[in-house]
This record gives sequence, structure tokens and C-alpha cells, in this order.
Amino acid sequence: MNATATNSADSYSISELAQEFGITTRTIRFYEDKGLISPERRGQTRVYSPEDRVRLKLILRGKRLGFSLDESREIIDMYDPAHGNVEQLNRLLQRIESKREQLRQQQRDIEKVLAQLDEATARTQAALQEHSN
Amino acid sequence: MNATATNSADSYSISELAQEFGITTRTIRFYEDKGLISPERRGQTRVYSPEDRVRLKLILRGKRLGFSLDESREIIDMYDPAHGNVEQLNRLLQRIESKREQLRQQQRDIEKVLAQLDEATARTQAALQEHSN
DNA sequence: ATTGACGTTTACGTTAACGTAAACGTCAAC
DNA sequence: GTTGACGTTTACGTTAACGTAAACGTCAAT
Repeated sequence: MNATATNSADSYSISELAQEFGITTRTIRFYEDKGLISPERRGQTRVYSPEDRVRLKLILRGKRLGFSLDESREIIDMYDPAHGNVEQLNRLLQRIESKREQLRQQQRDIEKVLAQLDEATARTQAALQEHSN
Repeated sequence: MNATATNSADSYSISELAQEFGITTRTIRFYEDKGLISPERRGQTRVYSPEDRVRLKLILRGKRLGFSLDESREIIDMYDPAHGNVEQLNRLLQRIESKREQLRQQQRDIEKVLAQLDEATARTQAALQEHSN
């Protein structure tokens, strides 16, 4: 009765996710190879949970920020309950702060480039003015 | 009389730039191969102007934002006087706006990830609390 | 005149992140 | 019963962005 949701519960096929995020199934399997996603199997077939979907979304977000898959994995791993000892937890806090600083740098970089683009727009419009004379 | 500025005027050697920006000379030559920088030659030796230095800085900024060298080149090329006809100038405005939109997306992404990191910090500190009991 | 520090060119090697193709299984539809 | 859509594994290919090594020139210092 529904074209997109063939399955019973809250799950997705690989091609559903591929289409939703505009990537290929090959890419999704590649992420699995790299240990970024671990879908269940119904026989041979991969079945993706909402959590898997979220992880995929986070990976692609990291990608847009120029993060490598390893970096994205790191950030994702920061999210779940830290199950380590005190030393590990403190190192985690360090890594988090380090990422935070990197992102702040990116924010500054973006501001600079946006300012550049403003100037570029101004100059281009000025050049267009010339043509109208 | 000066250790860093051997040359007469406002110019840099390849190793000076490499050291300043924390990259290798190989990398700088690679950028030249790709047509991103075009230093002058004093005989065989490359001599970099302040403009070359700025271009290098812009390349590295793009790199931090996850831009490819081609994308960085595009942005840099947007900066100089647009020497084309009206059609070209209008296409340039389009590309600029497109880049702007991409950067805005990155800003949103960064905000999301920063929020994630805040949560991660909170959970990690909570886990540390557990250990002190 | 040889040693270093710095520069050069040429060229093969490497890693990440997939693309692409082959060869096959499966299941509903015609 | 075969066609087509979707899934699978296996494996080789590709592009970007450098790394690394070889083999050499140059110039100041010892």
C-alpha cells in the first residue's frame, strides 16, 4: 500500500537511504566497510535502523565540513555514553575541546571568505556598470 | 643583518613560506604545478611576492574549509578584476552566490556539530561524576 | 676543495574515498 | 519461465593531494 515503506517497522533499505541522501549504494557499503555503520541483516540483505540513518546523516555533515571519515567517526563516537575510565574520559574531553577549536577556526575562515565574496560581488557589479556606459 | 629577510625587497623564498605556513616546499611546488601560484624566477630559483603569499594563505584557508584546490582557485579568481563580457560577469555573480550558499550551509553544519560537542561534554562530565562516587 | 644548507627537476609511491564492472542470487510480475 | 528491479560479493580502476627518493646545481663557510 506504500511505495517507499515496504517493511514492517522503522527501517530502511540501502537504496532508500541512497536516494534520500543523494549518494550511491556503493558509498553506503563503503562506509560499512570502514566501520562507520553496522546495519542488521535480514538474510543477506542489509536493514537500516533510524540510528543507522542518523549516523549516515552525521557522516555527510562531516563531509561537508571537509572532515575525513575517521574524523567523522571520532565525532560520532564522542556522542555515545563514554564507557571508559577517568583517564579516558579526560582524554575525550581534550579531543572534544580540540574539535571545538577547529570548528571555531572554520567559522572564522568562513567569515573571511564571505567578506571576500562580498567584495567580489561589488567589483563584479562595478564591472557590469562599465558595460552599461 | 637579518636572518629571515635575505633579499632586497618584499619577497620570500620557498622555505620561508613553507615554514611560516607549516607546509613543505613540495606542497608549494605542487600548487605551482596546479597553476595556483606563479612566482617569479631569479635564475632557477623561485621568488615569491607578497601577492603570492596572499594566494597561498587563501589556498590554505580553503583547505581548512574542505575545499579542493580547484574550488580554492575558483574563489581566488573571483577576487581579481573581472575582465569578461556581461554574460560572463553575470555567470560570475551566479557562482559567487552559489559559493555563498555553500558557506552558509557550512555555518549551519558547524552550529549543529558544536551543539553535539556540548552534549558530548555534558555526558562525559556526567560519566566522570559517576567515577567520583 | 669539501661540507652543509638550500635550491632545482624528474619520477615513482601512497592514501582516501569512492566508481565501475562482473557475476551472481531472489523475488514479484507478466 | 523469463524479464526486471533490487540486492549481494569481489575486485580492479581512478582522482586528488601530496610524500619520498634520487640525482644534481650553487653558494657561503670551514
